[in-house]
Amino acid sequence: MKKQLENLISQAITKLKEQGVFANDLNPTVHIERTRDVAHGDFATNIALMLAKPAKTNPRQLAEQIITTLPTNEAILKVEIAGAGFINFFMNPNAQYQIIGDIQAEGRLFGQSQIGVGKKVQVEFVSANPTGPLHVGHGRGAAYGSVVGNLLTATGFDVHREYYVNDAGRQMDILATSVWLRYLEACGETFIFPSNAYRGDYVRDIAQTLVEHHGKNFAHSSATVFADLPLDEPEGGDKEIYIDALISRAKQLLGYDYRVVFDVGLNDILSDIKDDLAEFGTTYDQWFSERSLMDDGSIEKALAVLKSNNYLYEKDGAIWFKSSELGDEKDRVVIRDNGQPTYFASDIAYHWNKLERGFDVLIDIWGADHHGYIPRVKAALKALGADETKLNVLLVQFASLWRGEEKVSMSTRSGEFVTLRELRDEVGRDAARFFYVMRRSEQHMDFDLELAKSKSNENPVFYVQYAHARVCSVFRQLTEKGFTQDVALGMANLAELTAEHETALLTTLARYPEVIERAATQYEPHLLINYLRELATDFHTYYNAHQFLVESDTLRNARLNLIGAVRQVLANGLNLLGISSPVAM
RNA sequence: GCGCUUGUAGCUCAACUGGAUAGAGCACCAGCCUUCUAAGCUGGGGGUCGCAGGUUCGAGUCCUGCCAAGCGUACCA
Repeated sequence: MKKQLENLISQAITKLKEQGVFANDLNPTVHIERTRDVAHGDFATNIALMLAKPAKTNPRQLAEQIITTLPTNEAILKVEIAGAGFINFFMNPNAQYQIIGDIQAEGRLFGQSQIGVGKKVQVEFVSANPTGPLHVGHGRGAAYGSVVGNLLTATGFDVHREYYVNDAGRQMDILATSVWLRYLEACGETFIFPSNAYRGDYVRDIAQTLVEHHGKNFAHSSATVFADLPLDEPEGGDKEIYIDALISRAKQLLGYDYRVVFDVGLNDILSDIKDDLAEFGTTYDQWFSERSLMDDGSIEKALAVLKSNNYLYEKDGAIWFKSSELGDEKDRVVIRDNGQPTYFASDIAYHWNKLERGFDVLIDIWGADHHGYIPRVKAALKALGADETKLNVLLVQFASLWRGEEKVSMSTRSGEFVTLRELRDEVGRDAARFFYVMRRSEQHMDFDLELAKSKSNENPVFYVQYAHARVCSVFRQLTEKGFTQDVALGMANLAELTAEHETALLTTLARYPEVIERAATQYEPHLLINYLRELATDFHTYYNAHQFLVESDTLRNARLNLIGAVRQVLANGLNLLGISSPVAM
């Protein structure tokens, strides 16, 4: 409907151009809006206000000209000029009933569109280091990413969801060493656990499975392990230097077995993450291994291209990338003076790999603390000769976690964190997902755990689900009370739906496809949440104002068709959010 | 210091990307269950859209400068 009106206005403008009212080179974008106030009709456009100046006339006079030139359309009841020069459209009520037929015909597909057909989109999200279970901070990215993926799928895009597994690098070495030290404790050794190692209980669990499968094969005396090491931080040393020394010691003492310990830790945690996300309703098409980029030479290849494009140089024994020439604030190291590639080097190779796979759009969903990283990744793609504009980085804020009045410090290393799994156990998957996606992603979020847990019944997700359950209940009551349903009879008598609440519902239902399109193209799932809350409000209001199961066969069936459509749209929307649509509550 | 993000009701957040009288939910006050689920509905109070300029028919939205908060500013990931 919106698009039809845009077309009509465009036609009118073309005619006015022919009549010489506008210059021919004027190509305004016609913008049709739904009105906020019913007194302003159903739709409005500000086109006359926009064009008054270039046409050298006043807006109201121009609006008049546009209206008289407008092609006739039976869906339009009347057109008015209002305010400074708005053109308001009042639609024919009969045209509004059409939406119920559309919803019935399209069912679960209602609201989907084809705007993305033929475009391959890759969405990479969460990608947390497999050094521990996911915590509540990762939950927002998981919920947001999966809903963005669902929305893009619904609008016709070919969506590929991916998790980048950081299965290489220093953090994983710290984990492997932590596991090994807990393993040594389980073997009876005693020592002070390093301050910078991973202290969570899950590390002990992994060490225990190591004992069960490998006995004391990897055991060494603590005297050997800790011989001639620098001091840890509590003793006045540097915790980073200390842990690095321990990592070297582990590799030296374990030899080839180090890889075994490493992989047991990695696989244990990764499979836990996979289960956790699957239970959260977040699935992936691919788990992409960082280590594979090292093994297959992708990093060397990427660096070789950067070098041949003259973007690398050597300084202080390290290899640097001239990112400052391409919009970054300073140059970045890609190969450390110890010969090891940096995390950034594998990320260059990874993003290049993504583009080589032929995606038209790359969406990276990152925690906002990584924002400083954007310019250097884009610089790298540019330097590789790739199209860096295909990369869209969406930042998800996670400001602060509160437990009542107290701020909770979140650190995977210290083991003091609330896991995503704990959150799901407390508030449930539906409420957790709804809560995470409720706000704009860039918005800082105060996540009060006490509130989310203790007041879960006040969570707005129940309000929306309740509307769905109520419709289902009405249909159950239908047969219990001896009424019959006749869909065709209802369709033939939709004109009986003249109450204010009913026309309001029809308008809201008609907005659904617009909301999906907008939420998808803007990557703003919260728009869908807001919409569903409005639809639920319209329904609850209607429910309280009118009886659906009335004696009149025509009116009853018309109303049943209307609320059936409401149920369908609620279910479709909740489904995109990965939230269930209960038939009873 | 510099960069990114944010600042809207007591609290948590919206506002169709520059439109008409800035809206919801909590919280507070007053009402509604012999009728389809009261996890609901109706009504009420509550605002200098951080501050000051600017752009124009029109600004919460755009530009500039301040103020405040979070994050970043590694040969960590």
